[in-house]
Order: sequence, then structure tokens, then C-alpha cells
Amino acid sequence: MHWSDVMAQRLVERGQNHIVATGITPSGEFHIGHLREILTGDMIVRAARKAGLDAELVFVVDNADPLRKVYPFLSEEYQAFIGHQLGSIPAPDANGHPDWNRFETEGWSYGDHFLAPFLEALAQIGVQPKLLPNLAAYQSGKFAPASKRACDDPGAIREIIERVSGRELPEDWFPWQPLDSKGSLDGVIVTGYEYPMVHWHDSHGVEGVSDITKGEGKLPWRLDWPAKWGFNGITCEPFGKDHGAAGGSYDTGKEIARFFGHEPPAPLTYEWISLRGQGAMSSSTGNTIGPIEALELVPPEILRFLIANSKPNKAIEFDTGMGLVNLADDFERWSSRDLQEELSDSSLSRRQRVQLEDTATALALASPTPGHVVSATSVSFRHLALLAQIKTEDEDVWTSLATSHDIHEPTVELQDRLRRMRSWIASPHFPEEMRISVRQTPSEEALAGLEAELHQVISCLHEALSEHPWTNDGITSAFKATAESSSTGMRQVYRVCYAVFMGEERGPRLAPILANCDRTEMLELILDCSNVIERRHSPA
RNA sequence: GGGCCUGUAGCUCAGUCAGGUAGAGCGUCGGACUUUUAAUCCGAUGGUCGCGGGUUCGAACCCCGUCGGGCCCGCCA
Repeated sequence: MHWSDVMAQRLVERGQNHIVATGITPSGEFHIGHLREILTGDMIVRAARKAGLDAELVFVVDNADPLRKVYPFLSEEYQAFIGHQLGSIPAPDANGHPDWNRFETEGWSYGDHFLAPFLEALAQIGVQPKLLPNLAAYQSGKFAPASKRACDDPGAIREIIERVSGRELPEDWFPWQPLDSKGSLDGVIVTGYEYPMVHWHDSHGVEGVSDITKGEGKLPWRLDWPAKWGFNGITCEPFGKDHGAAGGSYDTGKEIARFFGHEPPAPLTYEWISLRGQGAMSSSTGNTIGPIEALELVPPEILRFLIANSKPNKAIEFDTGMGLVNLADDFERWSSRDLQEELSDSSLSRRQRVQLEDTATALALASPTPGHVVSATSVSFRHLALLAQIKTEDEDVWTSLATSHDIHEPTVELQDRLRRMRSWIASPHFPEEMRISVRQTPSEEALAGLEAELHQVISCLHEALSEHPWTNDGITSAFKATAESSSTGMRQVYRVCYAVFMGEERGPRLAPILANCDRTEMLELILDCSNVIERRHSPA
């Protein structure tokens, strides 16, 4: 059974109505790691609906969390905002300076700034969660009952956290973090409490009170999370493996939730996504692929397929090079198969059946539009990459596909894919081994691989190419002429050509590529190759 | 120190929860189309399931141990 269905079954046992939550702190650029969080949630919701449940996806925007440090993309001015809530400080402008103007005129905050492009990516990828901004939840008093419960009995909370996490809390710990005289959550000492006021003094020597029903502060994370579960009615939540560790925030959250008077949600821990060869994704080091950037390269259904077809506890290495080609072709192959038909074969072993069933489910989940299965384009990523490099005009690509693949009207999907393919090729992520490159100088190695009787083909080739027009057809004719004049087969001619022009054994159709190259340079390359061979055969 | 994940074909992984002949895809090799848009199609190749014990009629799967890899346990989401 697919992981999403396993989760849905667990939800069936809990009840009919479900709210599946995801949550991210908008502290910096979002990356595809965050996409796993939200897509995991999205896929659980789809599976739950398939199982006949009422389910909704919500996205808690943790903009009540404080700015932790001045990230490399921020100017030093942000030093003053450390400890301030992300939803109540200005967004950085293009140079990393606080954009006061937008903040004051339209209330555009730091959190909004990073959230906006992520939401745009989500729309493209077919996820439309209900947004729950956390800061607003505090300000409107939604946290008040849980906050009161905690502040009324700090000892009970302290006991749970210390026992479950095995960590000792400081003497002056209190289950409410007040905002100080400047709006920071850091360095505030709680000196007293009588509902609804928490008394404090801050690092500037100022004393004050914080109303826990009005969002003049927030709950520490380990309480914040279970409190949200309660008033939002959350019944299921996927989260990163960090929360899932023994003694981690889910463990303490479970007990604290019951203390608040509600059941914790069904958990699903997922592994991180890392960038191939570069370790974990991290906003602060700039080692990220943003969701928007990823979608420039790869269609949404393939990104979804990656998540759907990987079990949540499997770490994903996101590879923007060859890995992406393989992933895309894998997707293409699977979607062109009729899995339902294959599943009707009763001789399948249990193993094979499971494999087909899970992939079929993953394919269904890969579609950005629920219920609609992305149709196979029947053109592989490799092939499209090739065409896109050879043909600069889209029309020429379609013409070519019409003859080779019998595709006369390119589908919207295919057009879309070509557009992304072009931007991928233009990006530094495009793998070198996919890039078509014609040699500048002879490849000694490739020429050495040619049998002696083929050497004369090279001079015939030079002659033929000199005499034919430098066009697609002309070059093709020249190849044929070469075969005749050297009395070898076309296959051998092509072998020679690939050795000469690309330094390879095989390659893509050469004529259109050569037609786009400089004739003089190519003819010189052939002569150079002859020289290399002669030198090798004449004793020094 | 505590805990989680992971080890299966050259590669990426299913299969472990419900024990019943070891599975896919890629790669590689061969063939076909009789010659080329790295194409497509067909066929073949390939694994003492990390290691050692135990339970069982039967173990990749359950139990115990062990080794290797990754990771989490700070007001951090």
C-alpha cells in the first residue's frame, strides 16, 4: 500500500473529519525541502478524501517566531531586529536593507516577503492550503486558553518537558515569552503572573506587562505547537525528522496537548531533501534550490512524482543534473504504461503487484490537478533536451516530432515542458554530458579507436563536405557521397564522423548540428584529424 | 550518553508492518529496424538480501547480537 494510503487508513480509525497541518517559519528563502513538508500534507489529504473522509490542508505560517540572526542576505541593520517576530518587522529589499516604506504603507513584513514566492510555487504545483498566520492567531486571542492553562500551572508543563526531553529547564523558565520594550522576545525575564498579565523586566532595564490574550508575546515552541493543534482541530501533521526524535518536540507536544485537553495529531516523520553533493539544504548558506527555481527546470508533476514515489522516511538527494533527466524519463516511462491493465494479470507475484500498485498511486498523486492523470507526452526528457539544443525555434521542434513521433499537435504539457527545458539548458544546472558540443581539436582517443581501413574515410569526408552545400540536406548528401567514394557502409561513415566531430562512438544526428557550425572550422578539424593519424603512423 | 533512519543486482530503489520460489527501472551485452533526432523494439546478463546467532516445516522479513553509513536530541522549525 502506498504511504499516503497507509496514513489515510490510520485517519479512518480516528474519525471522519480531518485537518492536516503543515507549518513553516518564513525566516528566509524557501527551498524544495519545504516543498516536501507541504506536498506530504497535500498527498495525505488526497488519500484521505479517496478513503471517503473529509479532509482539509492547512499551512501554519510561523511568523510569530523571532528572527534568529542576521543572515548573509540581510544588511547589518537587521541586528536591531534579532528576537523580533518575523511578521512584525520590515522585509529586506533587493540589497538586504529593511524596506520601511512598504512596511509602513502596506504592512509588508519580513514573513510576507519570503512567503509570497513560495505560495506562487504552491499554486503551480497544485497545492492550495488554507493559510493560518500564527502571529494573527496570537493577536486575536486564539492562543489564550492554552496560554492560560500553561501559565496557571507552569510546574506541570516544566515537569513534562524535563521528564520527556531529559533536559533541565532554567530556574527562571516560564511558559510564556513576553515581548520586551523594543518588541524582542530575547532576554526577557518573567517576574510575576496574574491572569492575563505576565510581568517582566528586559535587558534594557525596563519593566512591563504582557497580556497573554492579546499576543503581547508568545508561547515557547514546545507549547506553541500543541496549542495550535487544539484550536485548529488538527488531526494529522507531517513533520521533519528533527521533531520526531525521542524527546523531541512531538514527544513533549503529545503530552502537553493532552494537558491542554485534546488529542495530538497523527504524526508522519519525513526525511530531509539534500542537494546532491552539497549536503543538506540550508537557507543561511545559500545552498538551496528554491521551489520557483526548481519549477523553472522541471514540470510540477515530476517534482510531485519525486515526493510521491519516495517513502517519507527515505532521504532524497535532489540532483539538478543527470539525476533530473533520469527522474523525468522514469516518470515518462511509467506514465506511458497501462498499469491497471498490467495489474489485472493474476499471475503477478505479491511483490510485483505491490510495486505496480504503489507506482500507480504515486503517478496519480503526481498530477497537480487531483483526479486528472498527467498524460504521457511520449517524448523522453533526453530526446527533448536534444531537440531543444539543435532547434532554436519551437516550431522546428514540433516539425521534427511530427515526423519522428507522429505528434502533430503538441499538447499543452509538451509545450510547457519545452519551455522549461530551454530554461534548464540555459541554466548552470544542465549536465555537461547532455550538452551537445562539437570538438575544437581532434580527440586522440576517439581517433585511436578507429580501424586503419577507416582512415581513408576521413579524407573522403573532407572532400565530400567541401563540395556539398553547408546545409542540413547538403551535409547529409555529403555523408552518403563519402560512403560511396570510400566504399564503406554508412554505419562506418557515421562512426568516423562521431570520432572526428564529437570524440565519441555515437551521438545525435549530426547534419543539423554541423549546419549550425562554422564550415571552415569544421573542415579544418577534419584535416587536423588526418594529421593526427598520419603522425601516429609515420615513425618519429 | 539517549534515540531515529539506513545497509537487497554495477547504480537508484521496491519488497520487511500481515514469514511462503529474490523484484522493478536504469546500466551492460546481444539482436532487429538494414542506418542514426544519445531514438525505438525485442532478448539476455546480473544478488550467499552487511555479518553472526536464534525462533520456524520455511526468514530479506520476526527476535538477540554485531559492523558500516546518515541523522536528531540548544527558545530549533
